[in-house]
Amino acid sequence: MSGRISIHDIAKAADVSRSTVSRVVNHDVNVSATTRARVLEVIERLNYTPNHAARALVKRRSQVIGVVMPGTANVFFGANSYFPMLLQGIVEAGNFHEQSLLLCLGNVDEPPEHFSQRILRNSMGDGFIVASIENDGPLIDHLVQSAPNFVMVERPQRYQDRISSVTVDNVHAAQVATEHMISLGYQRIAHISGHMNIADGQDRLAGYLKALQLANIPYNPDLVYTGKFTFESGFEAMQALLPHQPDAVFASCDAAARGAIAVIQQAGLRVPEDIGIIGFDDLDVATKSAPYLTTIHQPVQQKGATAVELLLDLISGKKQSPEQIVLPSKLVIRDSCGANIRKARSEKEVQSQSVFT
Amino acid sequence: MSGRISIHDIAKAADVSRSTVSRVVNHDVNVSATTRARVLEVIERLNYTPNHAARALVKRRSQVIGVVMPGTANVFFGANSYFPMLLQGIVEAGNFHEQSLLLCLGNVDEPPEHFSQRILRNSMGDGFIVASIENDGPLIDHLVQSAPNFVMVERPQRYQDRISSVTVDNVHAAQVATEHMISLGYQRIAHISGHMNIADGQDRLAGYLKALQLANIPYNPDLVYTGKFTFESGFEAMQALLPHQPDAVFASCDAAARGAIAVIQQAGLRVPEDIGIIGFDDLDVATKSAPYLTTIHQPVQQKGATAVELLLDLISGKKQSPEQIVLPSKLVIRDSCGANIRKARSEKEVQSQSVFT
DNA sequence: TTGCATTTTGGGAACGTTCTCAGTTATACT
DNA sequence: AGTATAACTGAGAACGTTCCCAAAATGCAA
Repeated sequence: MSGRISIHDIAKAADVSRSTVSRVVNHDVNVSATTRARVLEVIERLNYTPNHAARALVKRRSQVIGVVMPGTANVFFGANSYFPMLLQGIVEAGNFHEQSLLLCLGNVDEPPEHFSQRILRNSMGDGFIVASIENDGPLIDHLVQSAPNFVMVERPQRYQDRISSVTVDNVHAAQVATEHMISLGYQRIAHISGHMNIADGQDRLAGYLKALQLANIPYNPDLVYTGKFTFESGFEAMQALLPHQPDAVFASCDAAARGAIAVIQQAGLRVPEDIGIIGFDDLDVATKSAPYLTTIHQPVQQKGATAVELLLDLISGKKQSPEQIVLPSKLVIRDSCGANIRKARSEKEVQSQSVFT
Repeated sequence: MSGRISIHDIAKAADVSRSTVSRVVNHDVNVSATTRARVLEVIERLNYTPNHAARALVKRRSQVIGVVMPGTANVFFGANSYFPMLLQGIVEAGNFHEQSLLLCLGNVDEPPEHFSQRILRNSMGDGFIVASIENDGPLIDHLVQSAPNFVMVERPQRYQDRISSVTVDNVHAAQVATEHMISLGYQRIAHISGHMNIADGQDRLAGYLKALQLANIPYNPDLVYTGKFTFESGFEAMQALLPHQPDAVFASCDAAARGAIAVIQQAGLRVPEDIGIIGFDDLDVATKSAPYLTTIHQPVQQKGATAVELLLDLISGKKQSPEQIVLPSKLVIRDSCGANIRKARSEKEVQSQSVFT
């Protein structure tokens, strides 16, 4: 692409100066209608597109943002539709703002150190969106240290207020989920957690614990299984939890909830009659098979889009300092929690608090 | 990124010329060991990274390749793990060759015309990998017309030999799959096809038909259902096919095969005892649940990697004209076809022919 | 030491834009 | 008609590299 034909050729063919062609291309108002038409005609005829590198060089802005996912494509996109949805949010906002997206994924077995070096050495791009990260990895240190513009789509655990982020209030949402189960009369509520080195996982566990504490329900370690945000992990978790006879399960994502349901049903038990289930995310999997999942809806696509907007504001200097944006989530009551059969409690949506800092 | 510090600053600080710094950065041999060390030290100390735009401008090469997926992220990555694996192949090869990947995805409800305009107007990038495409869409016309370097990871239906591509021999592979079922004694072999406007879908149907013809089995339209390469589509398809009492099904992808199996089992029938199943792809889903799928293995990741290599050869001019590469596939016999219970036929892998043009 | 070949270094131009500023032409008002 | 103002246009420098070519330094043999 970038045919060999340049702004000079257009200028010559249209009998104007480079400056005028540049003005036309950049929609500058100060060019007469006739000239504009002539230039436009030549551009069309010669099929001219501006050279991106030259433009980026002089403007010191590449209109490219990097989307960093420290891991492989199959891991990020294979497990559930969280990352595809997040990416789609980023894509749409990126397209809207005429930004190109540089996809930064890892090789199989690439050491984290090597990955983050590689990302940072790549000088193209005006900033990064970091789409998930193990908080003890080196990437975050390198990012903070070399200080490019970047936004995390997850709560950073360190450097808190020095890092821009877009998240949902996981702690509160998990608390709402757990309290919902408590209010339905469940006594032995288990939790299938996510990764413990990812903030989302930690925070959802914290919310679960907080709800128990407020309800004076003693914490039972046997009812908490550390999982991985996948169907398989939910499956394994439920196999381990079943002997401890939970009467309800709060899963840290919908995929894990489905895994748990598979085990429960294979054991000849019913959801929600024998065991109530509540998930997290409200992605397609929540309503793709029966029973439909009661879950926490989080605005995944909007998270991606908001991250792009924030990053662009940071890049343009419209925002000078890091900002943490927390988007609202909400409880969506469907079939898997047993609300309809346990109580005559009608559908109710509880808005999670929204904090813009 | 791309801190404000440039090659000039390095040159001054190391008391050499720009040229020398450039030589060091680009690993030119003609620089003395002492000078090199001094320059390297300064580069390290000032944390210099070369400006990508400037380099791209003078070298007329951006080291960026676009990965074009005309559709949304959730569609491409949500249905099955084909595209994640393909992408991973592209990523690994891209990383190896120090290429950055520009992800070109569509907006929701974006008209194809608009999408292809958008892709082509983006002058950055030295070439494209087109990862799937409805062959009657405008993108392919626009690509052929404006003639950037590009490689399709699918057989183009038009402009055949003018387009570079990396594919597997779908017709032959589908024929092998169908013949395998025939050889096991199945009489009423159904086919759940993929999209009919995608070459992979067409070709697999063609292979199925060819096998029937060679075996003198009359074609029964009731046994062919036009599907969509998804679990849900396989599910729907099998619901429609079941009344016509097939004794075997060749599904155009593993996900669809799983969908079909779900219907069969819900109907109280067994796989492979009552209905034999053979899939296509051999992705993770083939062996993630029982029965393990007999399927055609295609080297998805390698397809992506090969496409990158081919594209790079095209960009560098090492290859002057379009090239069509066909990678080998092979039949992998597991449990779902019933080979083990129907005949004492031992495991056998049939290599599909490999054609390098 | 000189001369010659070789290694190492530096300077200028070029890549294709944008941007500032000055200059030119058109328009409007007296 | 003359002038002040506005609208439009063009020239030159700059962005940060690479690359070619010439110049300087070094090594080696005589």
